[in-house]
Amino acid sequence: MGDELRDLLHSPNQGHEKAEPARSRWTPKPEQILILESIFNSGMVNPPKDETVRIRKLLEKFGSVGDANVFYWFQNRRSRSRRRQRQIQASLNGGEPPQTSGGAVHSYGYSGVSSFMPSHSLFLPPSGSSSSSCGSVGHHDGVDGMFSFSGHMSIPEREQAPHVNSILCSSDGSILCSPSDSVLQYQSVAAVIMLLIYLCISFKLQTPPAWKMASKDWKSSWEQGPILGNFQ
Amino acid sequence: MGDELRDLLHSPNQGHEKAEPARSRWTPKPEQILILESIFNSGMVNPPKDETVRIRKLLEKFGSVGDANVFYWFQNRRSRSRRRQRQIQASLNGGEPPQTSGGAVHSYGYSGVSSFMPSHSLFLPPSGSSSSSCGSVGHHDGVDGMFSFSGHMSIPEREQAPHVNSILCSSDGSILCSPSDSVLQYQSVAAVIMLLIYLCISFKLQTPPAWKMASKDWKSSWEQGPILGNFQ
DNA sequence: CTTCTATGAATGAACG
DNA sequence: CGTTCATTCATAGAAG
Repeated sequence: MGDELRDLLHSPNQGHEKAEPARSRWTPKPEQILILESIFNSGMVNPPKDETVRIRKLLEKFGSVGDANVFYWFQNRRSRSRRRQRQIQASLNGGEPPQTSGGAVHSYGYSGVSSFMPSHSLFLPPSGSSSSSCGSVGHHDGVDGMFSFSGHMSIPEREQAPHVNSILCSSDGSILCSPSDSVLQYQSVAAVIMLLIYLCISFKLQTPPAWKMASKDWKSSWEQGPILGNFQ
Repeated sequence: MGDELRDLLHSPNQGHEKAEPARSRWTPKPEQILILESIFNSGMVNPPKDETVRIRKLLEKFGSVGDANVFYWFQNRRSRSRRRQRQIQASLNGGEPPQTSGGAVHSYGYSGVSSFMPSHSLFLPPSGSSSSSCGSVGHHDGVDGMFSFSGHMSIPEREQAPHVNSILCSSDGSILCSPSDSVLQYQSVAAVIMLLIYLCISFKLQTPPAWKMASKDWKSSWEQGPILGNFQ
């Protein structure tokens, strides 16, 4: 039966265009991934329900998505981020350290500090105010040269803070981020871009967010975790 | 009760199974799912300990399982059932209409599955005597009883069997967007942008610490899963 | 086409 | 009970 449904959804309209959903699993668009990634990196690794809804609304500007998708995304992100972290730790530790010695464990502490970003939803206005007009739907093209970056980022993988501050917090660098983390700055780039986008949108500029990006390369290079650990 | 629970959770049971290499976690067999689902749908959503034991014994005819597994199963079942229901209601009432913007949405299973289940219940015999046989799925082995289908009881909520599809039914998916690839190149314009953003942010975000912590109320945020007619 | 891999979705097992 | 973590299943998309 599920097959029937699937068939129904599949067999027809498979000709052209794009608006027609080929029902299967959600496939986040690059822009959406950027947003999600940014939010995650901003410290909100586990958005509460209301935030999730808002995030979804934001994401919907770039393609259909549901709350569940957002929820799952964060769940998986947290989970995989953590797991990887652990693996790295483990391998770093050596071949096999079955030690139970004093090494207290767990608490994969995200000791990082948040960036200058208020670690909370800066994408999402406080309330369902007028800011993000969800009505805007369906224009994915337009500004074609808003940002142009070249090269690609190759971020190893490190569970650390994005450090947007590395650039922003010039003066005294009160926050963390060592100068050698230059690579990490690329992560910030994306976050910042999203911020810009958000601003454009929320300020009603309604600027059709349209950039382009290599959905291929960047993806692989974006493997890192949250920062967080903040708040209390 | 606490003792009972303790006992349940303490159950070892993880014997050997036919060609089953000791999994880390219990993976209910299709037949088992059917049984559980039936019991649940029959109205027994929260079986007391003694019932749990009986259920477990029944299930063991199809594979090793412990009381704890059964206990957890029902607990999760109740929980997820409820959540789903709330979500549906939420999206119907409060929420905003489904954004059908470009296509529908997400998945999160249970779309049109439901399966062949007798929408009713096949029960546990009054006493822990005869068991039953599920004619549908091939299994052998001496089950000396038969499921008794009985139509009655109240179905706790309005939904269908989810688990069954994992094996018996195919899953269903969601819709999603169309392909739109773009190319973005990264470069060092980042600094400029960041600066810009930073300025904007500085003004805009003087927001108070909102999201306090881990989601305390994610309540329900599943998406509407229009099983059908979900085109725009 | 088949195989592999990243990741969306599901769910068993807890935790508070 | 609601929420969260860990593991597993399933599959879209890339690689061969």
